[in-house]
Amino acid sequence: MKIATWNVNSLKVRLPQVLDWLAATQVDALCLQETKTEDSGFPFAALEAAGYHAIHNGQKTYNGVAILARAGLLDEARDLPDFADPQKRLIAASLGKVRLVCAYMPNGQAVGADKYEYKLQWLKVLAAWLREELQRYPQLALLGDFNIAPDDRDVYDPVAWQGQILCSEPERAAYRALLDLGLADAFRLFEQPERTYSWWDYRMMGFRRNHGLRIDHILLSPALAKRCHACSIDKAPRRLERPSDHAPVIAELDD
DNA sequence: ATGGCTTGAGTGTCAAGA
Repeated sequence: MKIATWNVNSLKVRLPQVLDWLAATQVDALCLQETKTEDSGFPFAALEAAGYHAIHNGQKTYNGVAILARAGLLDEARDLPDFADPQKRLIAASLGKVRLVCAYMPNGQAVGADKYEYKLQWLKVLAAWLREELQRYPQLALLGDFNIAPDDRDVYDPVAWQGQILCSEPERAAYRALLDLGLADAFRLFEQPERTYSWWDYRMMGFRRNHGLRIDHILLSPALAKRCHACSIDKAPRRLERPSDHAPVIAELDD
């Protein structure tokens, strides 16, 4: 079973790339972030024709998350409970016994900004909610754009980024709080090439210079981590014309 | 130099991303 996550930075623009990628990789489930559309603009028909069911929690212009899967998605949930928030950043559903949680975590803008406080609050509420979800769904995967580079090796220039947004200690502590729930970073379960990232700035030839950050992650509960035999970041879509600034992350689980 | 691209909104130019 292959599960994946990809921040597409507008599904309207990236749909052809998503369809090509699904055909090439044949993943069983793909979590999308930044669809940037309401449900009325979501390409359900094109995805069905490609063999994928979809659920979507969308909004106009910003955010928007979806889960695509080859089999039916059951027990759908949207948004964080007990957290009044108009921003559409979370959707979850079950694929068989595997619980998929797709999240687009806030960017935070800058350390100390209002959006930064919102980010930390969002992460705190997420962790509290996940604690309960893990009881209910022992085989749980949290996939998405975390907007956090967990470690200096996930940053192309750790000195320049030290203490900055996406790398600050409170953000990294919030990430570690997710690990403290028992979740494991699928990517770090395996030996990986150095300087592997999942996002590169559009500006200043970020991708060509590999000026990137690893901020997109797949976290697995103990029961799923045991089943995981590979995890990688697929840089191929980032090389295409008009790419998303993020690359997809894939984890492979024993059936 | 807080820039540099890209997107969506909407038709001039700005917010937001990371």
